[in-house]
Amino acid sequence: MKLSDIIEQYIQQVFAEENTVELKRSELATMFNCVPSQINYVISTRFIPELGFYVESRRGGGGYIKISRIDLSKTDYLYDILDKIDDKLSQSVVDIYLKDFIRYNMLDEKAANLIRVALSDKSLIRVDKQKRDRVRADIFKCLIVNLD
Amino acid sequence: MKLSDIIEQYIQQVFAEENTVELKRSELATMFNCVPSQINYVISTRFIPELGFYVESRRGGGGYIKISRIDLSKTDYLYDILDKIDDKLSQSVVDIYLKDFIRYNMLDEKAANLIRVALSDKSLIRVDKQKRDRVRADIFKCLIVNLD
DNA sequence: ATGTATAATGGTCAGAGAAAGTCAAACGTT
DNA sequence: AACGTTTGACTTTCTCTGACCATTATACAT
Repeated sequence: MKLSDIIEQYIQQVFAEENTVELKRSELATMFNCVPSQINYVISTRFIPELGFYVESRRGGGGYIKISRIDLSKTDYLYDILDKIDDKLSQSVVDIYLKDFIRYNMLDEKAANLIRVALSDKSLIRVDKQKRDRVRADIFKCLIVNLD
Repeated sequence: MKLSDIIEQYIQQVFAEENTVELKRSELATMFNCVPSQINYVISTRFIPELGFYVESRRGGGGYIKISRIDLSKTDYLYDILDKIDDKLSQSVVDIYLKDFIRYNMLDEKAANLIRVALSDKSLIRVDKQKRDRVRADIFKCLIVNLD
């Protein structure tokens, strides 16, 4: 498993117990034996505002990074996502969304997998490459509205 | 025996034990002492959707190629369908298939609905109209081999 | 108290690294 | 000659690193 995945897992695990995660960047970096900026990478690719996470931090002595999550109803959460996806969506971001949907029981593995497949580059192979992320976004938005 | 055949055999052998094969392209290439793109050749000529295989992959650090296979009990039926759908697929024909899938318990209503939405004209609004049935066919084929 | 240096954090971004994909040319077989 | 196979140069995507920057707290001098 990739380092980023391991770090993500660790943070998610804390989230499972607490409603907010406060961490020290340099400590985490030491813990996972990587450079501090790796932590930023993990956060910026996985704990994204599109999923309702927001991140605060403070530098200097006693600095920290705090990740919290807006507790939205399912409907609001989906609306929020609809709002934030503009008109392009990559395959890897779809994966991130789906993982989240599963975590919050909005989808089962099977359904998530169907969506993943439908939105894969494989499926969309005949759509012009420049248009693909746009079509993906369209399909995804349609699907979101129909989740229930 | 040709190299491609040997590599195919190797992958098939893993399939005999597992239901899905996850491999590292460069590792395999080293293992069989060939260039990495040879692996792509083997996959693209032998593990094709028409034969009931589905391939996903990821680039970058920790990348992989994952090949999965459709459920054997449904192979004949699905193979038939794959065969019949050649290049184009309309929304209404999708509906007919989906109804069948539900009748044969290959899908529940919820999943069928997801597929219906994903393949609707609304989702595919930005795909050129002349191309739409073709893209729909592509997506549907990918989905079919992932029913399980 | 007030201002200033220093230490302790975290942020950013470009580039290196680690895979996999593509495509056309060369090579072999039939 | 036609077809299938093998190869390698070039591309794309994702991850990881490090040098340099910005901010905050604290200690120290006045």
